[in-house]
Amino acid sequence: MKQRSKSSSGKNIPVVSNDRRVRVVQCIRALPKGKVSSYGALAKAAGWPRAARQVARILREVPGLPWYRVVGAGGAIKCPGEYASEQRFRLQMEGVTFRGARVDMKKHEFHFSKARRVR
DNA sequence: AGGGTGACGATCA
DNA sequence: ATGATCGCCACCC
Repeated sequence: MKQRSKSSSGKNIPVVSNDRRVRVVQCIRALPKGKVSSYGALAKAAGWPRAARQVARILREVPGLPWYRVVGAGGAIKCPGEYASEQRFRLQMEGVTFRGARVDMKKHEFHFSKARRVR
């Protein structure tokens, strides 16, 4: 369900719709096992550039998402405290390798296709 | 309306 | 590599 923007007069700014959120969620769910993406790249792929922080928020509040497959730019783990180790563990369980403290993006970064995945 | 807050990101010392 | 700063943006008082 999309939230209707207030069309009071002819011209109205498109209020922050849930469409963006939905797309972000879909992108997150599209991440294959063993692959990861960064908050920023994900936001961009979802057609919502510069929304890295919003992606993080969504990751926190929407249950059931493979949240651990989303890392910071360059493969850095950005989760606070205990979640950090859990994330690393889960990723390693999927075969994701690390280079020091960060994910080896060279091998595991997922590249979203520009084409619209209709499904 | 206004200010504080991030599971961010890029840049610079 | 590490920490400080600044730009961004939706939320929550």
